[in-house]
Amino acid sequence: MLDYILIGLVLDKKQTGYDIKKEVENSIGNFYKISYGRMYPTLKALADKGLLTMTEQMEGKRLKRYYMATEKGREVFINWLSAPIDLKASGEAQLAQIFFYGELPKEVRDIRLQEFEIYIQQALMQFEGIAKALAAEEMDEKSYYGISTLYYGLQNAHNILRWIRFIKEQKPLSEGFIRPYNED
Amino acid sequence: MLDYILIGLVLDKKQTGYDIKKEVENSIGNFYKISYGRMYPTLKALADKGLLTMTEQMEGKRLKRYYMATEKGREVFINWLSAPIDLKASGEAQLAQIFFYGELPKEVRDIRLQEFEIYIQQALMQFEGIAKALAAEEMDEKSYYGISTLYYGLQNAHNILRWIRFIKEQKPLSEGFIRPYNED
DNA sequence: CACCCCATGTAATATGTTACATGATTCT
DNA sequence: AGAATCATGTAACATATTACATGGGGTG
Repeated sequence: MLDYILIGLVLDKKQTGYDIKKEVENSIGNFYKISYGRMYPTLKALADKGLLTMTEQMEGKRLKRYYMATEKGREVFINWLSAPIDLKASGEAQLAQIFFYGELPKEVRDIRLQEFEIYIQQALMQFEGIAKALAAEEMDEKSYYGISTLYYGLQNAHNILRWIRFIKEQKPLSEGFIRPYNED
Repeated sequence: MLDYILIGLVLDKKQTGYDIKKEVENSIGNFYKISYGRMYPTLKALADKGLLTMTEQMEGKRLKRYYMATEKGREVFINWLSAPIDLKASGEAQLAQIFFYGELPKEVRDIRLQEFEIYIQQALMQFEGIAKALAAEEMDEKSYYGISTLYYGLQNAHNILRWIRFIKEQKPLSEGFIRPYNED
């Protein structure tokens, strides 16, 4: 997965490892973390495989290595991105994929988002079934917190479903989502 | 982390690896996955360290190994659970910890949940700042999805904040959370 | 001139998945 | 009788973190 994310971040602009890490931190970083220890070797490996180009440049006395996707790299990336979202992956990995959906042709994107919506709907119904069953039972203090995480999951599924329906239509994000802090 | 989760699941009852995996799947499994490949060796290692007891039992022709926490194991577990929630960890890891909060004395629990609430509040405000800044800019189709994940993060922070405030008070879960499917 | 950010990376460690291997028991 | 589930685990692979190591450049 890191491979694809790295390629995705240098599709149209060459960047150094350091640049990439910075970009990750204030964009996809909310649900995908990157460490130098893995990023640098991976960038090198991707260049060796011919998926990225690497150009070295001295700036002052400082060596910078710029990476950018090759045609082959772009192909591999789009191939990965076009595949159905891995429904068994963590929610964070799924979001990391959707992060790049702007690169996908609308036809493919619509299909994938539709599939994903259906999957979330099913997950939500399962949560609701479990929650209803649990609501009937009595609960001691010890099990309260364990069960509360299930309710979090239920709410979260609602949340994702609302979100996915929203972005399927490409509705203006600032209208549907931003809410003043006071409300909560 | 797996160490602690395994101990936490055999605090009061002896269970086999298979039992544990089952229990994980329909409780904490929503945000913490477990695989046999790591669970069995880890259980053995924990028994070697004296944190779990292991008792073998033949049931018919089938050998079962039951694991249960020792006093030392319980101590190590509670120690871990009492520590502040790792604010740099993934949301899933954080939830996995709160899952066990019923085992914590109320005083410690209240402090940890309070710390966590403040942290989420801050994260939420950051999200809102970024979202407001972005709302002003114009956006092309390519960047729409990347930015949409940020709005998901914003909504999610709202969601967690509501949840954490709710469970801090130990309000009845079925009242605050369950909603009929149709609403969405 | 001290401190923080820029910039590259390696080595040791850790964590975890997937496929494979084996066999018993229960359900249909 | 065959399939699903119970039950244990190993080996190969994959993924990722943390600490360490090095040094340039800009700001207070």
